[in-house]
Amino acid sequence: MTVITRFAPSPTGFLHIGGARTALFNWLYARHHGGRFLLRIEDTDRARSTDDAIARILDGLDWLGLAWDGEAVSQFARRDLHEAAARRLLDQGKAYYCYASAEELAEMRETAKREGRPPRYDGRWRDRDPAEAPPGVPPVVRFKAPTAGETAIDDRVQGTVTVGNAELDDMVLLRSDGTPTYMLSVVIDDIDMGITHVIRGDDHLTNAFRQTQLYHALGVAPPVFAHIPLIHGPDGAKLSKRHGALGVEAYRDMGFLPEALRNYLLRLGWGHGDEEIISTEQAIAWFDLDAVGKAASRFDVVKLTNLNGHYLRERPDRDLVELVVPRLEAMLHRPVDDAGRARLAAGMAGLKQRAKTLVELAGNAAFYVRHRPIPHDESARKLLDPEARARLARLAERYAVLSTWSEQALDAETRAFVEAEGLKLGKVAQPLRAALAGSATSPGIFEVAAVLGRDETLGRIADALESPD
RNA sequence: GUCCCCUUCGUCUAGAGGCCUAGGACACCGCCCUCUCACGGCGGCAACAGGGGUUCGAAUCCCCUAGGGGACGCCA
Repeated sequence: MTVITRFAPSPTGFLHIGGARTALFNWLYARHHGGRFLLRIEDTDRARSTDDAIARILDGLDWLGLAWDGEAVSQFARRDLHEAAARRLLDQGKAYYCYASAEELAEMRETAKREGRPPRYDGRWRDRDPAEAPPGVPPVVRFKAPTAGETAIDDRVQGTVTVGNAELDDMVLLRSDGTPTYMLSVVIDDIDMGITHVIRGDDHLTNAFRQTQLYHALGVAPPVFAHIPLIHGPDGAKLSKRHGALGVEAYRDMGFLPEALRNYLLRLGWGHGDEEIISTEQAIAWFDLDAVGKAASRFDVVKLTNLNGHYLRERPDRDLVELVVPRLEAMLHRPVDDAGRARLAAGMAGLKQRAKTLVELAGNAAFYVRHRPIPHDESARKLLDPEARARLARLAERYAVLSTWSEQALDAETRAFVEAEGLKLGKVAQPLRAALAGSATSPGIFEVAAVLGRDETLGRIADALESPD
């Protein structure tokens, strides 16, 4: 049997981090088994679904590298099929019209709550003669759910979970305007799309009971369910917009790499021994539902950041230049010229091991593309005291006549200089750094000087000499 | 309130009755490397929620308690 999974977001916002992980698990499971990973947009709530949200979700999946098979399915477009299924259930006596008003429903919930019972629809139209229907009231169609016994689901993550049928009420299949509800649509779509494994957040666990009953009524075997635990915020509660529930594009903007986010999300709730750095190929080979934990986990951006630093260092310098140029241009409000690009390429190896995000990388790289005179920050100004400037002036004289301009040559020349002056290397290297990079930290200073070239290096030193700031 | 689920270092996790003096990773703290900052290396701090069983033996099995989470829509 071919494994077919699906990711079924509702397009009411961005692709948030929990949805991203659900998509990742579905994608991995399908890839692991050589199956198919489908995408279905659950846009049956017309009031809340937007095209913009659909675009953002597709973008997010695309950025994360989670390609789906075939065309994305619109659930709304399939509404006639859903309605037809409800009609069949009606014909078979497995569903019925209910005329209860919103007020009646609210009252039911109120009294049930007061009496310590779960807030449920009481089934008042379940066996009532439709002839008694109040005139002019459009009915909803409800599922005639079993009232006795229990329903069990055999969940690949949660194990066997059982609930008494008395706990579940008769869910609405068709709204009073005739449109199908989510509960009906998912089941019909999952059947029609041949979904074999439903992997989703465990906030859907109770839905699985109702859906299982529907499958039985439809005479179809339910798919394998796997309800994965939710991701919590730092406070231990379900991620919400209030804290950290950002769209994946927000993480992209913060300078995270998709492979880092994928690795991080994979390790959230799933493990493979002591493995921490897991390539996508390994993930596909190793991923299994049985290793998914049952407890919710907290989203830790610090660990994500660490992982991102790792993947940043693994990226080829070329990639990083392309990723960082647009950020630099936005930051400096100026295009990065060819000379700047060349310096970025030459200096990237030294730059990338000092950054954990692309934002940080851009910040650290800015001095390479700035035009003279470059700004000096507080720490740089402090380093450039009168004595240091005097030393730099003498150093510049030697640099001006250096025969070979390379990192090694600069290193040797500078060490010879400090020895002649009876100084420690730091006494010269730090002011030099201040002059060349405009701050107290940078990649190795001889590397920086080599990348900058003789003219730019001497120019920046001269700038630092004439104006201390 | 009702139902369901969960509980190992601060966080993510390893752990399927003896391999556990509970391992790894992030974070944090030292030291080393060193022109700064990083990277890297070495070391340290730090957990089986509590209580009862079962067993020769329990982080692992059972029960209770406590705490946490999720679900209870003509939303998905």
